[in-house]
Amino acid sequence: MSLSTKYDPTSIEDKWYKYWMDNKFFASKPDKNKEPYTIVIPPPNVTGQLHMGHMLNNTIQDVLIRRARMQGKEACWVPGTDHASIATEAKVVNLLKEKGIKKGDISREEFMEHAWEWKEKYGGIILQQLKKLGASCDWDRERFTMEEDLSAAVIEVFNDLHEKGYIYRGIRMVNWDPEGKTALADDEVIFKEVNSKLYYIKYLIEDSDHHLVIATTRPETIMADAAICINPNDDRFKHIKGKKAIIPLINRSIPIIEDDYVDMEFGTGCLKVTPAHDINDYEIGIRHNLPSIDIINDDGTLNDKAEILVGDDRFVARKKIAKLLKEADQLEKEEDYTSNVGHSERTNAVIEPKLSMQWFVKMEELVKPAYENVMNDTIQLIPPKFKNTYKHWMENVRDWCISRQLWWGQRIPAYYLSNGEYVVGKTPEEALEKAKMKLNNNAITLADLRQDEDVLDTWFSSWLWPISVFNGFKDPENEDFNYYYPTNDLVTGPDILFFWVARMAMAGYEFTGKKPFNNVYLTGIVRDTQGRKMSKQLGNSPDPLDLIKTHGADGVRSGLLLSSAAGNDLLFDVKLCEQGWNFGNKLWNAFRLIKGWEVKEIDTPVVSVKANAWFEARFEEALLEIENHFSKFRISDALMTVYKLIWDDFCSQYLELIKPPYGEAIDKESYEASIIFLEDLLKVLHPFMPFLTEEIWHQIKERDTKDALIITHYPIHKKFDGNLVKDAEVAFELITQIRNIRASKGISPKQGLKLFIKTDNEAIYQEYISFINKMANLDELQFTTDKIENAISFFIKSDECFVPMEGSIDVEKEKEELQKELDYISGFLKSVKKKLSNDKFVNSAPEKVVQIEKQKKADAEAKIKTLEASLKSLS
RNA sequence: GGGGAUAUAGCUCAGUUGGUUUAGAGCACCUGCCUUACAAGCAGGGGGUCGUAGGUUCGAAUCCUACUAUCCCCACCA
Repeated sequence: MSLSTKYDPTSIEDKWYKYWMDNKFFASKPDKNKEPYTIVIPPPNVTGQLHMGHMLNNTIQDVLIRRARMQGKEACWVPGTDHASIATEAKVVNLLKEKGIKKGDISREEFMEHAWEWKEKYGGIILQQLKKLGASCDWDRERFTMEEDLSAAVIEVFNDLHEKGYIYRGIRMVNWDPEGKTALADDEVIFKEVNSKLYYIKYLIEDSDHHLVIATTRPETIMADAAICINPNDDRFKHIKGKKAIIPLINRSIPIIEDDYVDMEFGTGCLKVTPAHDINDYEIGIRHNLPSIDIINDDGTLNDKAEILVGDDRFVARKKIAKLLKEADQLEKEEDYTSNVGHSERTNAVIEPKLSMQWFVKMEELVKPAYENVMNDTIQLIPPKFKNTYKHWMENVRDWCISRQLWWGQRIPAYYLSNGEYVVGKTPEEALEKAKMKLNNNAITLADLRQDEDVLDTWFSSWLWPISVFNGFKDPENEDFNYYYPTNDLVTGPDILFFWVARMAMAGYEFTGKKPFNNVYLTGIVRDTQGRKMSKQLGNSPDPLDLIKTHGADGVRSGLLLSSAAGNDLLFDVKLCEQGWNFGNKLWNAFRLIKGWEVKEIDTPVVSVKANAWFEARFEEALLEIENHFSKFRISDALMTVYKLIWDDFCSQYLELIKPPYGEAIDKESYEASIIFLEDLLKVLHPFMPFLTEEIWHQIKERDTKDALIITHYPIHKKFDGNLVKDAEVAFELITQIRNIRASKGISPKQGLKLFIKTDNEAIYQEYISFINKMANLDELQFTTDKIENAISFFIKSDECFVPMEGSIDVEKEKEELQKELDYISGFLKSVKKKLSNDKFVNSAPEKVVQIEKQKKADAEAKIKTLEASLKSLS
């Protein structure tokens, strides 16, 4: 059989994914004899296209789930998508616009039909893309946050919280889009730098000739002023405290109040307070019990409460007011000013802060267990630095505004009655019963109830995700829920630590009495090589599917993992994917080498016997290291350990050691050992590079359909001889030194060399003499008690080694190198001596540390002695 | 403005409760090799005093303080 020297991922990846799917290797069902291992996917938005963040995040999840599966756990990774109210509604509105349909012209029902149609058509794209990455989700368990059962859970939770008194209605300032005539979520508001003017307006102080000057960017709102505010510590305004001021043009009297909010440095140090049209002013208004005078209509024109300029648009009014003030000599000056102004993402209209009635969840009680159990590590955040961030947020949590003025989402199950009161029910029918009781009127019908127009915040469904995907609300006693919940690990970005993770913790404790997950692994944010966040606008995000096409899913997966420590942002470089591919190719070629060997039942060479024993121990050592990395969620380090194990230990050392001379056959024992080692390596690599490893697994030999690497048992750690590995290090170092001599002296690897070692510990070299002979191509290795003349020398620890040179050696160059080493070791000795001559050190440092220093001193002195002798013999 | 971090080799990062050489890895770089698995490879090599300034300590990359720079989250300037 001839195999290509270049590994081609495209030809095998689809094949193996199909094979895994066809054999249902991803599927999971409760099995009492096995330990469950569960991950729920952070559901991507149905509007989403796979981006680098998803790639990273899902690669990590897949590594964890594949490893757990191979460890014999009942691994279950639940996939799904999020309905994403705002983003999806915007997409649908745009699509309709292209068709010439305005949202305002169709009914809610019609809109929802279009929206569902859109969801059915595009909503699954992102999950299809995940399959290309190799994600081994249990696709039979796919859920959607707005599907029937999950929506029912949302409604049930709303009812439950309402009954507990955690849900209330309240006034809140929303971002109003006067053009779209709708409220916008914060993330739909785009702040832009705008050139505007700062108007300095004179307000007369009541019963005096003096006036105050107030700087504002919005003179058209003076008619809505409820107070003038100064900083209580501002001595400049001592004389007007407690007095009143007169609003120009309309001559209404307002109080002068004091509040810390006012920045004495800004403008004139006086602030006009307009509670109805500014969020900060609104809060000041609450603190000081001020009225909210709303002078702006939904369409941005002034209403009759403004008294003047009624009907004018706010921007027209701004200009007119400025003119009127100037004419009345109440405008001191105008200044050019740039400020950040919020614009609607959809219509680009300038946002008008507007008061409106919204639904809230009281957070005080919900937060408690979610807070405590993260602080005491019952739920572990990885890396732990996020505990600080979490703590701060939880301690300052504000009530959660859960209503959104949208159509796409779960409609709030509150129903208004004719008298203005409302009832909450799981169904309209249930609401009707409550309404009848409330009104004490059995005659009313469903037609008398008017359901709230708003839908719930998307997070109000996603916070239930770990529970609702297992139908924990529908049937808390069901087998799946009992078996899989609480889930094990959650992998997500730190940007949604509060929006999502914290709220899931709250929901978990509130509705199940249990935590929703044990560990939360917070990945970093994927940035470009210049450290910029990847974004559509910058166009600096590579298309993940293109990357997979060019570098293979395995290459991209390992590329991402190689660059990411948990919680640290990672600067993504395509080169890492190349490195990932290179690594795959290296393994592929190692496999080709083994596969190509002719095997004979001949005696196993001494070097191979030793090499087999050595690699077995080395593998165990690395496996231990890998386990350790995994236990700390150091995925990147775990992969690097596998990488070095395969590339350095297996390929560069082991295979070179057992490789038969050109044209000769390999002994059966070593061949079989190499196959076993290769299989073990495939197992530990599989979670990272599933496709290539599965391919090689099946090429090693004919296998039964059910004998798939994906479900093969992960190696279990065995005891091993650590000295075997440690002593071999000495041999490998010696080999490197001899190769170094060859390189620096231009001696061909084919030319045999002699080596003399001056040592007290012959055994350690004797042990690995076969390694040294083969890898360094020695003709002869001898031990000596004397210096060897006309030789190049080097040190292994404090043992001096000599390689005799034919002809004369460059004495000056040798001297130079010896001197260099002598200088270094002398400097080192000096620092050690300094430590040891310090009584305080000797007295207060632990005995062990002092012993180590003494040993260092002895070694250094011995080495200096031989170095000096060598120098002397050269001169 | 409030909060949270980070700063170690050209780049990306390790360095686990302060003490095993005068700090490690991967990549990049330099030199030599088309050596019979792999030139997307092999062998060898150079490179940092750990952001700056103080402090604690017998001992600091590691702990403390200040400063500087960068990043993230939240709130957004009349």
